[in-house]
Amino acid sequence: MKDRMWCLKKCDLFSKMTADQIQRIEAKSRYRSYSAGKPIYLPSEKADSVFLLTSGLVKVCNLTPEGKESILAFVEQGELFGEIAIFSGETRDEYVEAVDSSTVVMIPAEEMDLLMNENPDVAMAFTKIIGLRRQCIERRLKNLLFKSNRERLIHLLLDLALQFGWAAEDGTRLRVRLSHQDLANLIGSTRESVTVILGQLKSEGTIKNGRRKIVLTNPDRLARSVHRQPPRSTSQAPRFVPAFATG
Amino acid sequence: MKDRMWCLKKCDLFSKMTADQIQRIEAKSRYRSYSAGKPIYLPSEKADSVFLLTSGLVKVCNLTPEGKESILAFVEQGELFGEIAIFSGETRDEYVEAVDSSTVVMIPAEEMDLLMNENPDVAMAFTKIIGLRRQCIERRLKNLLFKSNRERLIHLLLDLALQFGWAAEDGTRLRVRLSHQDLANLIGSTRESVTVILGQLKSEGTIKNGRRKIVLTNPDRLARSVHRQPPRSTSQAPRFVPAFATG
DNA sequence: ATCGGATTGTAATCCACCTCACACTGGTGG
DNA sequence: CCACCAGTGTGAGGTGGATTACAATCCGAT
Repeated sequence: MKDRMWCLKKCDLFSKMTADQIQRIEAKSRYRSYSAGKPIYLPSEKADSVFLLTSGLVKVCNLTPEGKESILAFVEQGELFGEIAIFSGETRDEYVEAVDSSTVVMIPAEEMDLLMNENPDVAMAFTKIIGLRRQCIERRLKNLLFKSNRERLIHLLLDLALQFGWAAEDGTRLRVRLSHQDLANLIGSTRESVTVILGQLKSEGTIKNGRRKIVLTNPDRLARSVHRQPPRSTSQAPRFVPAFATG
Repeated sequence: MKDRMWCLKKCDLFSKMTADQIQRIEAKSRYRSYSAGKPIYLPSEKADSVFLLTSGLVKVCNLTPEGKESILAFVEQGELFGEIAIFSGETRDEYVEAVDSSTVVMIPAEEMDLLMNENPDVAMAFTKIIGLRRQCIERRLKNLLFKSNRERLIHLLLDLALQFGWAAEDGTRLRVRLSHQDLANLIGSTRESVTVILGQLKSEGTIKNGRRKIVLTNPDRLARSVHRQPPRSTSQAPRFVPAFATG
């Protein structure tokens, strides 16, 4: 619906903090690095930290009892994840895995809580982050219910374009490298079906795709085909550096 | 997973307020009543109020372009809805409809915002409400991806039991009256399929059902059949009355 | 360069579920 | 009390998409 929804990185949590507060957070936090494919946290771990991704890319996933992986979200540089930790006493029920090699800041939940108590702006920003994520999920839910595989995939591509779209000469290019299997895991379908549908879309001229690369050459037509507003022009990806990630 | 998830009504937003604050909110808010079936707000309306349901039952829905209604959530007495209004400038993209005749309090978004700024406890409680709802949606998402109609329906019944379950002699009884069509709208299936599956479950002895009435006679077996923790014992529904809804 | 695994392409088969069509039933309002 | 209609039950097709089974191709690592 609105591009705003995807601009989590604009809701800059840390710009609302005083220098003191940033320093304090910095002192209490721990930096960690993970190489591609490594898990950052696992289900049933205690949720006692909020994570800020300072570089790289991670995915938050869920394993069905039958062993299928459903991807709940991708998280980019500059975004938070694992936010439910501030509701003390929870345990993780999803897992997060580094897609590219990534570095994160682990912020203790108590520290975050403290901060929200003493700084209403931070509390508001935090609430907004959770709320926007919720809207994303709701949107995904309604794009899956009653929809065919084709429609689901098209919606997904448009959503990914909003979040990861990169304006190129030949169209809007996704700056994440996703396999057909990944796409299938996002829409609850199978690798083969995704392959076939992408093939159709390519022959219809709305996308170009190579190995783990996708370019939407005609996002407007794609959007119209699923009764959706054509996307606004996609912006160049701005480099985001959190206030205290300079060390 | 956790029962906590469903206890939105326990996250009592208003118990955290001072008498002054409650009075102020009360002064600025407006009461409204809606008879069953009437819309409370519609898509593309301006989202400038948060709603508190003081009595009745409402559902928040979404219409697909093809005219199918998907139900995002039911909201009970004592719960908030339309909370995204506090993110100023949004418009509704879902609609809410009274299921039973209902009365609501409309709280202006600015007022809510002000309150969050001056009272960290309220801010935290509000964040928690949004966060818990988000967890519900995420849970629903993962219960739909890759699952058969049967599994989806069983998960739904167990979820409904957690939210609306009422301990009776013959099992846990749902205190909401849902048609097969409603159930279908919740899992993205069809009325006929739901009818058939409910028939199976009845003959398997895990449920009893009459016209718009459902009793889970064997929730444990149901849960095990979809690899899910058996539900804790369901409580009697506590009557909830928000602090200032006494007028 | 070469090997091996990850990724993609394609096609045949099968089944769960949607669609359509119709009968039945109970409750609700006149 | 009766008529009407929302809600339910059931079955016969049709089909989208899962499953299964292989090739073909690309990329990265040794």
